[in-house]
Amino acid sequence: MRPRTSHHTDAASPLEARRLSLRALPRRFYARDTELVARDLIGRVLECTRRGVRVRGVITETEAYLGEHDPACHAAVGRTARTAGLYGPPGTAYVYFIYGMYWCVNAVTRAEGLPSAVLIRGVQPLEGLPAMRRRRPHARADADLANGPGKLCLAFGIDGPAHHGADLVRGAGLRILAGAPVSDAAVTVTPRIGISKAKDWPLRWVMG
DNA sequence: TCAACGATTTTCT
DNA sequence: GAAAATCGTTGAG
Repeated sequence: MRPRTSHHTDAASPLEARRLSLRALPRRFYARDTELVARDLIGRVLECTRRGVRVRGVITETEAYLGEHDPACHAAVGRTARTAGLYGPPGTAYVYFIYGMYWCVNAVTRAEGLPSAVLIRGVQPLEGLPAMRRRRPHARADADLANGPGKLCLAFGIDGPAHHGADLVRGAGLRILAGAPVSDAAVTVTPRIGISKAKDWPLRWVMG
C-alpha cells in the first residue's frame, strides 16, 4: 500500500512536509521597502528552469541593499553599466559576477529608478536535487548544495547572460513562488556578511 | 593603461 | 584559520 502523499519527490528535508504555494509572488510584493521584502522572502520558493530541468528550493537567507546611500550597495557608485539593473522594475533579477568566478542573484525592490535589491544568500533544496548535485560536485551533503550566494547560483544554473534582468513574476526561467511565510520567531536578524562598509547594519535575515 | 578590490568558495595548514 | 583561485568594475594616472 502506497502512502497517501504518493507523488514522488526527491526532496530530502523536513521542509517538504510544509504546504507550499506554487503561485509566483506578485509585482506588488517587491514594490515595498527593501527590508520588508528581504524579511518576507524567507520561506518563499526560488525556482529555475533551464533546458527542461526544473530546480526548486526554500529561501533561508537574505540581505537587503538599500540604494545609493547604502555604502555596501553596488548603487553607491551611482548608475553605471554594471549597476543599471538595480534601477530596473521591482520583481526583476539583478545578477552580478564576483571574485572572478561566482554569480550572485538579487530580487530588485521598490520602484523603477530606485536602485535597491535583496541578495538571496541561501536556499534549502526542495526539488531537482540530482541536477543540483551534478552542478555542485564538491558538495558533501545536500544541505550544502545551495547554502551560499555563489553556491545557489551554481546549483540552480543561474548566471548573468541567462538571468540578469529576468522577470521573477511572469518569466518562464527564474521565478519566486509564494511558498509559505515564516513566523518572526523562526527568523533571526544579523549584520550583513562579507562586506567592509556599513558592516554593522542589521540587514541580514536567516531562517532558524 | 593599470592596479586594487570585491555582496565567495574551496582547499590546505 | 589562512590563502588561493580568478576577472569585471572602478577610479586614478
